[in-house]
Amino acid sequence: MKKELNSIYKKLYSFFGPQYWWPADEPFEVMVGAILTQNTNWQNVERAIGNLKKNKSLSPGKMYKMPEKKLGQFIRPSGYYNIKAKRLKAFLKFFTEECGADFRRMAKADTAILRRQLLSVNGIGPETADSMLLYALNKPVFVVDAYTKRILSRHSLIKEGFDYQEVQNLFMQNLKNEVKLFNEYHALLVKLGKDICLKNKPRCNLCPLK
DNA sequence: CACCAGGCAAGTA
DNA sequence: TACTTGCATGGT
Repeated sequence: MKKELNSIYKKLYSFFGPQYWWPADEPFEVMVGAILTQNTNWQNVERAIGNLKKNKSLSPGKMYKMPEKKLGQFIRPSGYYNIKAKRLKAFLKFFTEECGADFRRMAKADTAILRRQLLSVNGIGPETADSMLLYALNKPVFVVDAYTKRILSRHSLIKEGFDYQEVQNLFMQNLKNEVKLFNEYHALLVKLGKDICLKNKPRCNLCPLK
């Protein structure tokens, strides 16, 4: 498995090149984006974040104090805006009250403990937590998403039905635990999923993994 | 018109 | 534990 996973990475990297993730100006924006992108096209997330920026509201202080209703209107284009406003509020409460609204202080915590704390926030599941850890805080944690599972299962490296932890363990036990590698690898899998390995098209003739 | 998008929580059996 | 459903906008 070690060989397969490293080989896939090499093929993806040479085919697509570096992806320069996460597309954001600062760690706080990454964390907000991680919640907004749940089951949602990134283009719509950009609109939502654009609204917050345009109104100078993309800051922990502003978003912590802002009424949930108003926050919901700003992030409307990202979809599920009522539930996402609630989730952002829950995260802002944690970030403000437990981390002093300071990502540097947040990053000092032990990764495993911080991950459990994030998972205990309503609206933050494994992918959202790991995206924050890897892309905002530079922790060596592998992010698994729907594309990752689909691609691995299409190539018979896992069975369908593997859960998040099983897939994450597969990567973390067989790859060098390195931020740069995990960053590019996940981004490349998303790129492959978006461009080629489409949901209702099991055949992907252009697949660079073959 | 149908289907999809960088999930998660809550409800049910 | 293992399924099912609601959440919602905007693009193809």
